[in-house]
This record gives sequence, structure tokens and C-alpha cells, in this order.
Amino acid sequence: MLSKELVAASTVPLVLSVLADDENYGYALIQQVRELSSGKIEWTEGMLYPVLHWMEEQGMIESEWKAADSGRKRKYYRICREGKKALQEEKEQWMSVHTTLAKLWKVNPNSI
Amino acid sequence: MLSKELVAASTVPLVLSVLADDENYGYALIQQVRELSSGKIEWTEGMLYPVLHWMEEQGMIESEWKAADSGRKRKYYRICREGKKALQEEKEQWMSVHTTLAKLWKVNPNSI
DNA sequence: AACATGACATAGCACCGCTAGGCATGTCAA
DNA sequence: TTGACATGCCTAGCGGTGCTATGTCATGTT
Repeated sequence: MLSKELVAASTVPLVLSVLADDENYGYALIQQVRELSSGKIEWTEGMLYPVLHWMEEQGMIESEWKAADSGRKRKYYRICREGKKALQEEKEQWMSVHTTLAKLWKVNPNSI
Repeated sequence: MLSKELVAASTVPLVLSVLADDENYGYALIQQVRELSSGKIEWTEGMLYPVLHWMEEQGMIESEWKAADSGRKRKYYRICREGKKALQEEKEQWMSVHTTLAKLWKVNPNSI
């Protein structure tokens, strides 16, 4: 299980990165990130939904209720311009830290 | 300036990584990390010292007062066994997240 | 003497993450 | 048809904590 600090630091960049590919809804984001991370990243709904609301408030993402084929309603989020800018910034920040750690670990920062 | 979440997530792994190379004291750690990160990571004493105390409490590091050549006293920290284990764990956690982000960013692990 | 820098320390509270709980709907087996 | 489970969304509330603001003391410098 990941430390709560690391979860806090990675949630927004992960959401932005996933939504940069395609729109998606909250519940599915949890599954998707779990799979992408091979089960390492286990989000709960209680922590994700408030983050999504906050991100929408910030203008990073926007939402739309849509009925799935089953008739059930889902709230789909998509990234918008502010979000793309934020993602760029998040990437840079992340890479700053990663590069520093990689130096200390004596691994090439460009390799996984 | 880095987000506080990212700072929170990276402080312990950075301290452990730096101390894994060589013992050091708090004030110098701040400078060293600033240089390693090309000025991107700017710690304040007020946030670092409590972290160092907590890490010592956890048994990750141990401290010793030593007089520098000038006669001034400094509190040197060195990593101990628990800290090495913790560092290993931190590395794995960090890489879990980094790998997931790298996938989304379509960074080719073998590039560059 | 006065000031800058080095070096360590922590009280205190504003802030906020997330647990715990709630609601509704679709589906599938028994 | 019923109930169990998965899907899917939401938030009140508070326990825990990060870090600003501040203090101390030593050494070096002007």
C-alpha cells in the first residue's frame, strides 16, 4: 500500500493524465488506475470524488451526466484547457523530484 | 515552486537517499537538496527539522552532536538499518507511481 | 558594535484528507 | 422474487498534522 503522502501527491496528476487520453467517470477511474498500476494504487471513492469536485472547481476538468447503454447515469469528466496547463506543470514538478531522486539512486532518470 | 503534496511525498525518501551516501546535518541537507535539484526543491528549516526528529523516532536515522573544525556544534544524522529498509520501500512505492505516470505520458522506458 | 550567516528548535493552529456512512439502480443466482 | 453484490454517486465531520512564525545562540565580518 502506498503512503498517504504519495497518494496525495499523485492523485491530481494521475487523474489529469488519464483524462488527457479520454473522458471517463469517477468509478471507472478507480478501476483504471488500479489496473494501470498493477494493483499498487488503490483509490477509494471517498477520497477521489472530493478531488474531482475540487478539480472541476479549479477549472481543470468539466463534467456531464450521461446515460450509459444500460440507462444508468454516470458523471463523465473531461479535461479542459486549464487542466492541460495544470498537467504540464504537474509533469514538470514530478520530473524535478524524480530526476533528483534518480541522481541519488544513480539510475538514469530517463529510464523507467 | 513545488506543490506541498509533492514536497510531503518526497522529503523522507530524499533525506534517506542523501544520508545513504554519507552522514550529514540538517542545515547542510537543505543546501544539498537545493543544489541536487537545481534550485527546484527549497526546504525550510521549519519543515525539515520536525521530519528529521520524526525519522529518528522511527529508527530510520540516528544523530550525534559533533564539533566542526570551527568548534561549532552540529547534529549529524546517519542512516541506520531501519532506514535502509525504509528507503527500499520508498523506492518501490515511488517507482510504482512513476511507472504508472510514465505509461500515461507514453514515455518510452528505453528512450534516451 | 552591529549585522549577516550558520545552525538548531518548536508552539500552535489553520487546514484538510479520508473514514464512515448514506442513497439509488442494475443484475444474477437461488 | 428476493436478497446479495456490484455499480455509481455523494458528504459531514473531525483527528491529525504541516509549516509559519519566532526564538536562541555561535561565529564571522564590517
